[in-house]
Amino acid sequence: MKIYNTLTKTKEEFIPLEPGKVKMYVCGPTVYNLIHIGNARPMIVFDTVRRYMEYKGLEVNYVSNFTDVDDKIINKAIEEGVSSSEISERYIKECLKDMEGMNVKPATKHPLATEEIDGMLDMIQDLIDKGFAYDANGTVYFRTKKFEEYGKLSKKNLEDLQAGHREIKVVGEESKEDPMDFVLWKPKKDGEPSWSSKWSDGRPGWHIECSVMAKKYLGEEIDIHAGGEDLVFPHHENEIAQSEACNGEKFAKYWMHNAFLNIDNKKMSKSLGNFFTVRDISEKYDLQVLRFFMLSAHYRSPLNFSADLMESSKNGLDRIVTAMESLKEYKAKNIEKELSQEEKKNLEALKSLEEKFEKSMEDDFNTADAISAVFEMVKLSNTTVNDSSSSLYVDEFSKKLVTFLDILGIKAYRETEIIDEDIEKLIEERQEARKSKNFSRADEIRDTLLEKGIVLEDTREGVKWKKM
RNA sequence: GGCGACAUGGCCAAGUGGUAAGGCACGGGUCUGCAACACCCUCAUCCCCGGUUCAAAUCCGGGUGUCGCCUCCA
Repeated sequence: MKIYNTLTKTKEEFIPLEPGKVKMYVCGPTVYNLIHIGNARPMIVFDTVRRYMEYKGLEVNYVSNFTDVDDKIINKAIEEGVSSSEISERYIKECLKDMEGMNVKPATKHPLATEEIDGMLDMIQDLIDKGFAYDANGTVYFRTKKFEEYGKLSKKNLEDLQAGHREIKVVGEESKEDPMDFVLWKPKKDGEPSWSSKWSDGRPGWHIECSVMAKKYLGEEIDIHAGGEDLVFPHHENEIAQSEACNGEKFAKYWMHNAFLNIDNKKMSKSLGNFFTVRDISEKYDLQVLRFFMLSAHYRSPLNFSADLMESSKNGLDRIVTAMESLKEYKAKNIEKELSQEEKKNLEALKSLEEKFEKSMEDDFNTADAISAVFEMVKLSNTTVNDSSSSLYVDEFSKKLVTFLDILGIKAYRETEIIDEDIEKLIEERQEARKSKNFSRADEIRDTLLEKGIVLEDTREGVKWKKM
């Protein structure tokens, strides 16, 4: 299994620190609003990484935090006149709901920043003791220059950063020893949530959270640390500085970063008005479609989002699900007999598609390629499985497809919904009408059902229906 | 100003030295009362210029273009 490591900028063979086990930390969202589709990309991508590893028999300890103390949360709370915790609790709940829709497995542990303050105080103190941090009137800063390897992840050096055009110094931070130093602890302002510490009543900086939570739930050295590419600098760079300075050990062995999701080739932003929440999408599509769409490109390539592309993904996914549904029907026929010569030959072909799937996933989780293998399996199934196929043959296809779709986190069946009696009656009436060649009545009924979002298909096995 | 990524058919997207996967859409056909579904067929020489090589979309150099990071951000 190969993973592209941002740290070395190469694909490396994945070797877990402890054989058979994976310690993985994925930076989670700040919960100040419904998550947007950009947040959804790392969730889907790294959930797929986890699923594949589990399929390969690895035990994955998957930790993903919720940042529940932050300026944005505080602002939102002020705006609504409620407490910060009310905001964060609300959006954590909503986020979990969206994750379920996208079929993202809950992490082994979802730590909350506000519940880990003690650990942060300890780490900050430790950094001060070791000379990597200093207290300046209640604000504690990390002494960036002291950590010699600073910049090793983002391939930046302090000179370049300071020589840059941008003004790094921010008003009110004159007490810093160096403009590149970053905050570990800051004093509270009026009305902000705070915790007492020996430096000031205040709250932690953003970066320290992840260092602490990763350490507590996974250990000082972890296998994989993942997140969006925008987190490389400064967030992950700072995490490395904190953790390695404090622990004296290498922090994460592999750093994985997903590329951004764009809207019409532009970065999604509220000001451009091209901002979609996962909830928005769920109103129009099953979130499985969103998941399928996200996996249709490699996670390290920028992905463009548009209504047309969602339609296209919906159609593609539909084809897969339709094939699964018909396999289910053939399976029900349960024809007990030996595999025919031809079936054996086709199963060989299936086997090589299985290999193609795995080979793609082994190569830095190339889901786009893996999906192409799934489509080829679908084609093979559609063209060779029929009424007289042996159940052994049908089972093999169905088992394999379910397995691979599960790795991708795609549910391989259509939600069966209870059809109400009126509709059933209409379908029967239409069948009668067709029999007596009263096609205009038949079409009328079909149109009526279509208006209700029900599509009819006349197959040799009888009438099938599905929701749009 | 510094650092970096990308450029493949109408759209999306794999492929990174051996002669272009897959999906969607379009068109033609089989099936069907019609439609839908399913199936079959058709559809590209890989941004431009130069170089290396028996051989390049794939490596090197130079252009052009798009995007990202350097600031809260998935």
